[in-house]
Amino acid sequence: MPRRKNLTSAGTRPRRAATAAAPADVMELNREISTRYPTLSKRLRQIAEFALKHPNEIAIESIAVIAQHAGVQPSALIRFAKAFGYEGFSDLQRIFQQRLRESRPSYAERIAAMREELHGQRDHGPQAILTRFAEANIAALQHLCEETKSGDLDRAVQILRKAETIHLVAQRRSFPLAAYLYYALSKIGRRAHLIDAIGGMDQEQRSLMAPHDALVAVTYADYTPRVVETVAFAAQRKVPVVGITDQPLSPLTAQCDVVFYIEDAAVHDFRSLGASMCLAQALVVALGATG
Amino acid sequence: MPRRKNLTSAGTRPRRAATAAAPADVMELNREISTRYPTLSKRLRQIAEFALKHPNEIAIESIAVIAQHAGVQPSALIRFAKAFGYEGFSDLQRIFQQRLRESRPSYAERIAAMREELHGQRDHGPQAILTRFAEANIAALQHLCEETKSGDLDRAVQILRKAETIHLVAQRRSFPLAAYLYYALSKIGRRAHLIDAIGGMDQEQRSLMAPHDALVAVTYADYTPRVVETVAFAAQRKVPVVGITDQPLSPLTAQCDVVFYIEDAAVHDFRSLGASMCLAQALVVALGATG
DNA sequence: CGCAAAATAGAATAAAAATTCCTCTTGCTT
DNA sequence: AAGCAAGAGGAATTTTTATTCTATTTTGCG
Repeated sequence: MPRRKNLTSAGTRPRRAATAAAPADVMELNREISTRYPTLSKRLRQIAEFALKHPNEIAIESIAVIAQHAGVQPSALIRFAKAFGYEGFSDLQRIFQQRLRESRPSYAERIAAMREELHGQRDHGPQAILTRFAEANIAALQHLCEETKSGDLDRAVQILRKAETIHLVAQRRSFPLAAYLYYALSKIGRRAHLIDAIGGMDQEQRSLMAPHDALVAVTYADYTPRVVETVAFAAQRKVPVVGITDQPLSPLTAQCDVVFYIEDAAVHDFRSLGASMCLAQALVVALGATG
Repeated sequence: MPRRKNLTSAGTRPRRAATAAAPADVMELNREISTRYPTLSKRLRQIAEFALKHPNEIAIESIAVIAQHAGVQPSALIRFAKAFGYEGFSDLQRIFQQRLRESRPSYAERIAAMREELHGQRDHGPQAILTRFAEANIAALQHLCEETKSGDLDRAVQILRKAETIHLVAQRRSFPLAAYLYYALSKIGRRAHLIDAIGGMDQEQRSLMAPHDALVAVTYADYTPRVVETVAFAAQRKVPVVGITDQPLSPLTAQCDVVFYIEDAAVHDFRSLGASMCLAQALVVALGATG
């Protein structure tokens, strides 16, 4: 993307157009396009339509590819950009890229912003804390919906459906999830077995797993060894494993048949289990509905 | 983005790496990254982490900007790409762009589809169920914020702050909440005692409560007798009680010093614990922040 | 119908990008 | 501790890309 003046383009948006102020975001540009559409020339209209219809294309592809796709010349795209007050096509392209970047603030950034908010303001009252947590949980739930692949859900449900007994393992912070799953699975009439390590008997409990069963394992950083061991044990015994963890670098990734990555809300080093709970619930209900 | 051999890159994905098959999408790449993470060199790990954390950045920015942002040399990014079987960085970058192109094209469209699914109610697939639960949970969280009185929160925190030991009781569906509270309270250094009725010893467990302690009790319809009894026992012993339940007609109302009414998300007769969890978390963090 | 002004296409150009390659460092083995 | 190999850094190189410029076509108007 030549003609870019500043390398650290990330947050900056310095220049203005020669004649008029160029639209600063895609929404603004779209408005401008519709307003001026009747006055545009034939080729420019063609480009305008394409821009409205394929904003991602504009953001991602190079000018040559876009031109070919839209059936115009590269120079026409530049004329288009200049007609709307931009310095060149790259300048226009930047606002489309911005849109993509903002649309998925990668969650971690969203939470970071929230964390700053939390620290920034002096209000540490319980009410404020509750609100912050609720917001973080909502963000986490939205993220869950966006990121969870339908195929993974299907495969997980299928594994659970085939299982004679569903073993559950989770420790410490994640333990409530296993407890919930145990309750919910029992309620829909599935045989569940909670590996709770009571009396230090997790070795004995995990030895009950058989290949026609399944294991649901949950662990978040910093990955309770006992849970990881249980997963390894299951994998070795050819027991299908559905994993729930926080990120791809988790030790679960390699050894599970299906893995869900959940970025639960975290504030003050306290992770919530809202999104995890939601996923667990969805799995159980989907299992109950189909199986 | 030089070194791109075919202009019509849009839908095509022709080449494979020289040695091994390169991951064809980001999920696959993430998997590969986690598998090989331990064997990667220091700088390559640094890049791997950055890639997992900022996928948008990789898709949109140029190699120079990404390198600067990740604190590495441009050539390191290329080494990274080649290490995972790509021809060069551009080759790797394409799969990140693909992800953006596929995921984002219709955020509004997707929500609309979701709503239709929801109302059409013909779709009982796992994905639809997950979405439904997520939406229900979000609604519940919003409701929680709106309905929870600031004064109640303050009083509850105050009760917990004064308590020498915080006893916790919840059974069956609500048990995960007690388990979570136990973990969280322990983490902030408060002495917690989980009345889990293990071995049928709840009588003995509850007899440990003293007036300078506090009890947090959770129970929803249909109000597990064991929990209600424990609350009654505490009230009789002048132990302060914080109750979490579902509605004012609950047996907890009369005997608690503070009661929270939570309308958790419910679909298909399955109540979620998202809102309850959120409240629990807020209470603990507020306690940790002030006390 | 023809002239002028604007718009377009396509080659030429200059900028910037990705990649290569060589040198230096770092970590590990013997 | 010294040598060796893999890794990292950075300048040089090459490819690609955006842009500019001009010849050509189209369009609008007298």
